[in-house]
Amino acid sequence: MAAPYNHRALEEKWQKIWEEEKAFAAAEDYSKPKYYALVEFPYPSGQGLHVGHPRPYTALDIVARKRRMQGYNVLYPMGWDAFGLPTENYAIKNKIHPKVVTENNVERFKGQLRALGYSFDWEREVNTTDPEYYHWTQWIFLKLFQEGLAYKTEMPINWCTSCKVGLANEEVVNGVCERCGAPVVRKVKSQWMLKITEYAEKLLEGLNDVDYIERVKVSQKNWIGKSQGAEVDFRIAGKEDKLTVYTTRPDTLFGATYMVVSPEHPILEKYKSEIKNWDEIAAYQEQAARKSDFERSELAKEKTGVEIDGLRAVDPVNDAEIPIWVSDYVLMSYGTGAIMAVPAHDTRDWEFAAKFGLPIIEVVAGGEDVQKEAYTDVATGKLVNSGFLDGLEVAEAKKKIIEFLEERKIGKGKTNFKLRDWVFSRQRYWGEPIPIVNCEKCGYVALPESELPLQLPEVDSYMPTDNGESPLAAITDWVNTTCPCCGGPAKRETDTMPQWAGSSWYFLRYTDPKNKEALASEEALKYWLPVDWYNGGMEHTTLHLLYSRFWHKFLYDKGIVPTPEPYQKRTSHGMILGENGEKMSKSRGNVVNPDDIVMDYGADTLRTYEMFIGAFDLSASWSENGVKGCRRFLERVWKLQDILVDGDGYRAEFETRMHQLIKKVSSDYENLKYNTAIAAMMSMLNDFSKAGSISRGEFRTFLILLNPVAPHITEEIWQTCGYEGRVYQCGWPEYEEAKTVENTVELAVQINGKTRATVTLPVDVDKDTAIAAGKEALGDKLTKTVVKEIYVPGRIINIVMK
RNA sequence: GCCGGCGUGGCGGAACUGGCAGACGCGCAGGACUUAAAAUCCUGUGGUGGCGACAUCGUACCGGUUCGAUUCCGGUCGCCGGCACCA
Repeated sequence: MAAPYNHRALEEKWQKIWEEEKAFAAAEDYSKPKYYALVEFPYPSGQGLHVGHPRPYTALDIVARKRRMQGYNVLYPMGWDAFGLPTENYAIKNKIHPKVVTENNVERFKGQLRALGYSFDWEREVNTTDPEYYHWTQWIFLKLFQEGLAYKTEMPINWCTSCKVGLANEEVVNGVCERCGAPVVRKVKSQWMLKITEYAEKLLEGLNDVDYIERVKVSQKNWIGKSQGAEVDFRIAGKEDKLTVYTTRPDTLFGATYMVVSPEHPILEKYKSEIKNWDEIAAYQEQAARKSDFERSELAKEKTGVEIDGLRAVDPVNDAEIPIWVSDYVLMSYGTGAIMAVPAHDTRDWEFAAKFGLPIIEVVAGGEDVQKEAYTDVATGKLVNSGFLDGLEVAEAKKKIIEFLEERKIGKGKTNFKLRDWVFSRQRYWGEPIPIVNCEKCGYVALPESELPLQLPEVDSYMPTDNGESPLAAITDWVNTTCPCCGGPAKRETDTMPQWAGSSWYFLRYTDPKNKEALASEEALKYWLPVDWYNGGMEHTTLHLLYSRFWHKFLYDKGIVPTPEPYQKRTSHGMILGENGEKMSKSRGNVVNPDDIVMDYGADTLRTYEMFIGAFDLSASWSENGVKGCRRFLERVWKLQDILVDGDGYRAEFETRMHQLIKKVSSDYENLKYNTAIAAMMSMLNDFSKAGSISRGEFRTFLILLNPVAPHITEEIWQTCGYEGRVYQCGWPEYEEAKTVENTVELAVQINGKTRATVTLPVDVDKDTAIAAGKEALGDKLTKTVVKEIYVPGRIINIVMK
């Protein structure tokens, strides 16, 4: 009888051994085939590890361990995305330096991750708050600055009233702060911006060359928001000026019955004196400016607006004079801030026209009455009331009108993106300092590379200020400096970088984490990139993933990284919910602490359970009984030691099953199907239990297959049973395709598609024999005239009767 | 509104390329062991009818294609995710 399964002692034992043996260090031997598996590095929060963390970490740990056994040089690193608001807020509240808070949190996280037995290469650990690390974050920023992709501008930003910090568009969800839920208002501030829009097309196209799960691709596409249309110039009656609009439906130009400009449109200020109802317009402008983004989108249903009295526009194709309105349903930040309104074929224009009694002219026939509803279908319908476009399909009409506009130089084809430039400043302490000084004479000047890293100075208070300045602004002897360019007096930039900065390139640093000369050596980057498999949360699809692709593409264009895309394959895991199916939270009282599970059931059980819980990409509810079931499975594996019999190979009755198992587990591990891999091993275990014996050869393979999921228990059994070496040093088992196929197969015998009997036949039996056997099995159920006989080898026999 | 995905027992979930629906686990019921309980082991477990072999219904709903549909096609309902006065 084997000793009882004591998970605590045994797991600690093996974690220590792996560490001593440096079992999982990635080799710097660049001649071997490599595999780079990456999981999103965590933000080391004060709460410690959540049961959600182990799900992706275990999944890729399985892949990493398997690949190592298959002979790959595997890089599976871990680090800390440690800048960020919660740490700073905690520091403020408890009067502890954020650096110390971070160190403590990292220590705790690391201990928890170690206890789970991950095969991370801890030698390559990175921390975004380490000056040795953010040296290179700042260096990349300088490169962007030098290329004109980082610029400072006065602009209305999303200002979180609670965090007192500017937010990127991506961080505003339904008009409130993504992090704290407080309302977000517009505030004009001078901000550092990154020109991600310059890469919009490349970011979109790059998606064609990578293996991302569909919903990630779709989200990125939606976010980039490419649309194709045209810019068209409308004359302003009696003026030199033109009003340029952007439209995706230039084909409907003949149906434009009015124009709308956004309340912020410069044309208003310019013609102020000629607008007879200026008071009314000004009042509307003020009202629109006061609205927060939230209100502006909440009130989206009801259209408001004012007609400009004194200015009219001229439709360039039919010279019709049409009114110009001001309305906040037109945004200054997209297109040109002005639109031509075609109420017959655009829902928003239709609503507006209906409300204000503006004319609706049909120019695409094929819909219902456009006086009752806008007709927006572009796939069917022919142009009418449109002069030279009459009779054309929408697509043809588009082409033709763009040609027409371009010939007369009154418009051109144009592509637009929804993607906005990235607001890169934060008025906070706990972030990377922006390595720029502002000189009265020279303007914004980059620090020389030799002065990097520009370290965060010590401060007394990390409190953000109400006037929206970073706490750094208060440290005058840090702020006041000399200009690297002219030597004159200058001031340092006091804003810091957003949390997304450090995580935009961390996967590069892992390849060569201690390099002092460069962010990583050329050889290391060339060897390790791209990341072969990157897994992370869906919530990072439009933020982190897009930002890091942008930085990577920029670095690629600068010749710094060798691949145009950073990640070859991207998958996302589902969330782990509480037992009640709701998101885990303290207030709901359904939080499960992974430490408790490791303590009570063991790391191997937690790992097995989280992989068995359900389809990897879907959310799943926690179940304590499910955990117990997995523990029971491991206990039963443990007990196989008691029924071990001699024999290095597979016994005849198990040979096919073993080959099938190797095949299934191997492919399931690579295809996010951990649950079925484990189910297959459970099933196999049941067979051995039933048989009352398992041969040494069978057990050997079984332990190796299970090892990536439950590494501790399998190493322990391996050692106890006297197998040579360690499981992690073994080669991955091979299977023979021919041996995965049974000699005989049980076929369903159907009548008219319904199973009525089964029959066991040799796999390669010919049709006539099979049909004959099938008929015999059916016996007297075969009553009517047979009209058709179907035999699908290995599957079914179907007799069709009438 | 647009774009993606999904809908299978009491529960989590399986099912290759259209070929025996419900693998595996949980739960439940019965049994063994035990003074007893826990743990463990064995048996059963989609619904309905039947002692039974078996019959019949069944993969959200309605319809279609097919010898055969959870799988393909059309429509309806519901859920999840992304985008959203983006012209």
